[in-house]
Amino acid sequence: MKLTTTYEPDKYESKVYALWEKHDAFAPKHRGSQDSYSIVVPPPNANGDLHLGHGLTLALEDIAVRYHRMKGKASLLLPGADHAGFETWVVYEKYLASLGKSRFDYSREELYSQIWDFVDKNKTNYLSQFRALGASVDWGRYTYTLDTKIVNQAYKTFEKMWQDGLIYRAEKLVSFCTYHGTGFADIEVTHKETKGYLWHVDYPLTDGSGYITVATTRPETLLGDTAVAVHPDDARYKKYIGKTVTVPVVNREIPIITDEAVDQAFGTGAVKITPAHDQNDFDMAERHSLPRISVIGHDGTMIDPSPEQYIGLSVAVARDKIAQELVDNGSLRQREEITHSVGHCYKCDTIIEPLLREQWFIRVASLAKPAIQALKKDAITFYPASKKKQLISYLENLRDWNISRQIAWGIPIPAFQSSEDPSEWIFDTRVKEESITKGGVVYHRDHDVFDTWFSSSSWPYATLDFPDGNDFKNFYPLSVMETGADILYPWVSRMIMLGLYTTGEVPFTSVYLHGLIQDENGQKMSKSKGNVVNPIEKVHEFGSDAFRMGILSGETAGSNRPYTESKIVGARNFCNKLWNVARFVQEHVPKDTPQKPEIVSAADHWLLNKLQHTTDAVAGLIETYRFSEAYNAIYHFVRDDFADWYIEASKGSANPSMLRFTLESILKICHPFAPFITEAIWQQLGWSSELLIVSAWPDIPKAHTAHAKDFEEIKQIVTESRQLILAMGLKKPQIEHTNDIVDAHKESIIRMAKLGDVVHVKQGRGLQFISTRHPVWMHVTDEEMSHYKDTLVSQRNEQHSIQSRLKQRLDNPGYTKSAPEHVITQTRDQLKESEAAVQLLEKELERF
RNA sequence: GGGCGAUUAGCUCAGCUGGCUAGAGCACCUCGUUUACACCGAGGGGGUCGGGGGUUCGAGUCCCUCAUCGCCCACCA
Repeated sequence: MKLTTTYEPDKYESKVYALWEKHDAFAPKHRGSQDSYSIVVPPPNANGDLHLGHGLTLALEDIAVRYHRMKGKASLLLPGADHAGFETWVVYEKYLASLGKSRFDYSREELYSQIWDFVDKNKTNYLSQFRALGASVDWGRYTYTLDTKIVNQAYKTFEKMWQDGLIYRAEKLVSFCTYHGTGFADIEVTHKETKGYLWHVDYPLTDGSGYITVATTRPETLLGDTAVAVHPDDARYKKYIGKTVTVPVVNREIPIITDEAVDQAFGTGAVKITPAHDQNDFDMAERHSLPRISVIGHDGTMIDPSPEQYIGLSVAVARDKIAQELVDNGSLRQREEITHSVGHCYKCDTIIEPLLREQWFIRVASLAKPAIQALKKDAITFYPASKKKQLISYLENLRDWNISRQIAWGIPIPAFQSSEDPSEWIFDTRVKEESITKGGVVYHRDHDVFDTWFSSSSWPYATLDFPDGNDFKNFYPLSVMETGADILYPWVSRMIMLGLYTTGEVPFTSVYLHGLIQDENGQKMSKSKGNVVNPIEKVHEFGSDAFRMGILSGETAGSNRPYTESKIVGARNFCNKLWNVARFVQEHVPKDTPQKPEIVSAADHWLLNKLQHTTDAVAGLIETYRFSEAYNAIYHFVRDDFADWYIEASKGSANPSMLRFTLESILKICHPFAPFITEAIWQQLGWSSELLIVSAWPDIPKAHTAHAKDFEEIKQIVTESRQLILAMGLKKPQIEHTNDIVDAHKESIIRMAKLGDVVHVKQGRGLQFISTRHPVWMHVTDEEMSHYKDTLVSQRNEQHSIQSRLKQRLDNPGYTKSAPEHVITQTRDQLKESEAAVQLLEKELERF
């Protein structure tokens, strides 16, 4: 079948994907190599649409997997989707609000099953989006984060930790969003610079000998104060140590204590201590065995031990009212404006309240230790390398991980509390039951669910059926974990810790982190800014292949980068170039053309040389995850070497076997990047019965470098001819030469340079070329040449300066003594070339 | 406060272990409708590689320092 003039992606993409699926081409199979290669896709939110970041992720992962598949390895790209606990919960709450309902209208069980259905309906979007992006994922292994095997793995991990004493339940401060009604891990809190006031409040000494002034940004929390702290060395307050003060408003007597943590320079140097509502105060209270008094509730209003008139008021209102009361009773000394950083909910921007809550915590230090060791031993290669160091220092400073979440959407925590002794908890997986009986005692289930990251941190091995599955044996540890740099801490760090804890091995041997894709102005994309680019729209507009290559072009591991549509346009144009190259080749390759290339001309040698170089470079670059550079190498080979030179040179006399072999090789090395168009061309050509996707990575026969160099000379002659023609405004001029190799390429040179003729002579006339070793002349009149004098002069001057630089270098004894031989040789050659050029130029100039 | 990274052509970025007469894409200028392709081809202009200092025969590349920008972590009573 004959190819059309332009490539129309939507005519081929879905058919090609269906063809792959029909042949089960995505399933990992050994094809010549005993090795395997494995990636699990970081599961996107099952409820949402894919964004540009997913598009980039899938492109990069798919390129790596397609390449290794062609290298003959059993290669797996495992797809999945995330229930995305809190994320989906937020979406669903909004949906409920649109119906005029709220989470308080339903039980947790009802909510769970509603959300299950809600997600199920939207899940199909993302399946088709994976296909549109060309991801060669093995659909048979598709895993959802709420699949039984994933849930069971979370239970097993929890149980093992429980038995190993790594899980504990404690009343600690939890970062709590009072709007969403759930706690977070420290890492999920967004800190923002916020304007506020620093209030200076007098706390009278109980013995009546005066007062001590404390500074606070949160006067309302004084209702829960249990001490005032000063630095032990602070001379101003030495005399007060051991005394007590009375808390204004509530008139509670509290001690004045000393602690190194107090900063003498900040505020008044005296701090009120509210252990139930501030992490530092909590820590200090631990050290000094101070009581904790909670005065703020989970809904963000003041609660019981607060004086009656405050109960039920929001924190903000209570703050104003306390401030007024302090003014009224004369204890407010001053109020200064300050900017300080305040934790906010990353979804709803509500100020995070540190609240006392009994929750499940993981002792992280003992998990972090082996992870740190593994990282220090380089068990995992990081792209970019700098992330390793960052991760180590993060792991060295971890606080215990709060894994309880007070939302309905997630995996229920398999823990039950004794109805007889509230301090007694047991592990049990009968989470569908509200309460269970064991040994005659009734136990009630914890209503909380796991932090999503807890279960998703088992993703690398849980998806592979740890511990007994074949997949686990064949594909673990994963070859690479490719994901966003923003989830290095919340996800990658925990996968490493849990992987080592559960399997005894690192979960992956490399980590590739891509940066954020910003909008074209370098701003973060967000729905509220309205600057979000939908990858699927771009796929429809430019084609999936163009999207993949455009989105990865210019990509460097770890760094953020603006979205550049012109790169997708460029990639679309490149696809069209591929298409038309194939059209040309198809026309010039008869049916009986041998598959093996017959290497005849200098151009053949030259092209094979380039092809081999490119193929090796692309392989090496993909193996080291330098995708953008690999794409560049292909791009320039196809456009510059093959299309602009070899095909142009072929127009006189084509070598069908070379055209065929080169096109096939190009389709292969392009395939990981542009899977649809390459497979579409491959199928249209019909030269092979196998699919391109499972064909072998090309093996390029050796060419002779000397012959290849001959073609370089031809290129020089053509290029210089074009330059002279343009510079002097010539029409179909004639060139003269003395060389047989030039004769052999006569027709090509005439066509490519648009010459009148190429004549073999004994001694040429006109202007001699300077860029080629062969004597070649442009046959021009002195009149025509006179327009060119200025150029000749500037060329000569330039050569002079090059020469003096090279001479200086060679005259330097330090250089000739220390520089490696090949560098010196190179310099000598450059000097010789330059000298020859100057000689020619001087000769030409003599005529004027 | 600690850490990491960036600063190279108008724009977006390559340049890995020092050898560069500093590259690419886009944009720009000139020329060209040659039947694979105008989603094209040919030719060209444009950079003292953020400033300063150092190491070296040689520095965009290594070291120090300053400046600007970005990100992350901690603290901010």
